[in-house]
Amino acid sequence: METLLPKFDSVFSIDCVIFGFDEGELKILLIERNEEPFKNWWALPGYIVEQEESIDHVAERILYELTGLRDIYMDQFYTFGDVNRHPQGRVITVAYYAMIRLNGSKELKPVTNYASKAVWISVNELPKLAFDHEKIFSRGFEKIRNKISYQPIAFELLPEKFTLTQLQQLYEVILNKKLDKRNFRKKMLNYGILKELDEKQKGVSYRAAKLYKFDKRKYSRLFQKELTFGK
Amino acid sequence: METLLPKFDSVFSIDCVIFGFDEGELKILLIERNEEPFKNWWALPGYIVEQEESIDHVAERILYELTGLRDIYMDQFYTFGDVNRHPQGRVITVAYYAMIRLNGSKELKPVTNYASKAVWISVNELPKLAFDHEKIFSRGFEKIRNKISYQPIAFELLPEKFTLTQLQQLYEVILNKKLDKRNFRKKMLNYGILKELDEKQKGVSYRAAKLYKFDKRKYSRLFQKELTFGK
DNA sequence: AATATAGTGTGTATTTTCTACACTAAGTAA
DNA sequence: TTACTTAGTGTAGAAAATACACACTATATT
Repeated sequence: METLLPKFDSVFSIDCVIFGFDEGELKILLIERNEEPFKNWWALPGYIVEQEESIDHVAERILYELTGLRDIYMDQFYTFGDVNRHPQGRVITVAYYAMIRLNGSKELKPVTNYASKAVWISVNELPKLAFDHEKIFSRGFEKIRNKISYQPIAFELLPEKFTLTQLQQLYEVILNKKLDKRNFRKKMLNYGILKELDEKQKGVSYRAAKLYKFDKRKYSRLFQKELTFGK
Repeated sequence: METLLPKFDSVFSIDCVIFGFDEGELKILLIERNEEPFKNWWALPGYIVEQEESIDHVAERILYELTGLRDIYMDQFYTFGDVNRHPQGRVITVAYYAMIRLNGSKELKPVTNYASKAVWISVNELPKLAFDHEKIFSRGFEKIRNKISYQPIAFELLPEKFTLTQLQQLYEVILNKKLDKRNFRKKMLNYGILKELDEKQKGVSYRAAKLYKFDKRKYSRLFQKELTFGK
């Protein structure tokens, strides 16, 4: 397609804040940059948008290249467009967050040319990041913190079968506060989006907890109720 | 600044969904395009992002050029990046919504070169729009509909002094449902973000209503409370 | 076999918020 | 003065949110 539009030396990129929950900690995926600028710095995984690729697709590709996973819960959350955010030119970046189930298996495959490694790092122990990536991370974290309060996105981070205690711990780390066990359970079970299984936790040295599954059908019904104003 | 980044024939633009409330109707500002493509079509006001201008600044400029207003409530809400959304090339657009006080005075000054006119049109009577602007509008409308339910942004659309009935009507058009007068008043007054004035409405042919003002100090306190999860 | 340990699982009373609902008061116009 | 139109108000019942404490169960240790 020939373009009639003005040509700028401008570039779009996508950056991803990829959340995972593991051993009671909320983590994000960071890469170590392989290229200038900020060579050897930690950064959010990101990529330049190719001419013929939709931005959602780029985000999915970044995720796939690093983790081998597809069909992940992702959402665009903000676009950062300050003039000087990239030292080498004008780069506007569209930021996405993603949530993935670590399930114990957290090998990463940085089959990308711009990263020398990729690791999971707890959100409480983040190093300095390249570009304005700290700002991007904060905004993404804030976003999921808000979202979790009115939409059940937490399940995306848990294994398929989980205990209520695990679910509560996840809420606690995201919201950064202690919750009351009884109230939490009552509330969650009342939403009616959990299916109680006949199975129990295994391999623990104490009373095993019941396992639950997330019920997708009921979930979408709840989703619609979101944000009402009464009569 | 010399760039080392790849050069693409890609362009960023900004599009704005500008809301106004007038005579009990929610309206948005549309322009009639002066240029190909979609010449003579209605469209959301928008602009190409210049090389040395931040995206927020472009949005403010669009608003200023059309309305002569500055310091308007604006917020970025989504970035549209499908490959084929612009027939002449790759254009990624960052969409903003804005809310302005019409205050009766709604003259528009399309001092832009890309628009032959600019008008306020009720959201219920929108014509077909250029590009994917209908999609952008819907998403923006949805956004403010959600936001109004947990953040008092409605005041941005009302004159400085307003009656509770006006406020309620605004909620009703945005939420698209009737609300109960007593419950609405109780709730609003309980938030404690309204200041009752000694003045009354003027020029009405029936009992004049009390005027209220929005209390910014208390507002920011409420803002912080937003989204809690109890203990 | 007894015991220590660690986390599971449950109920109730109180407070707060939400909802439904209808009439009187005040001002203007004729 | 009367008719009209909108402003303004209260209460009872239902539902949701909160605060709070103890007994149970599975395992590991001695």
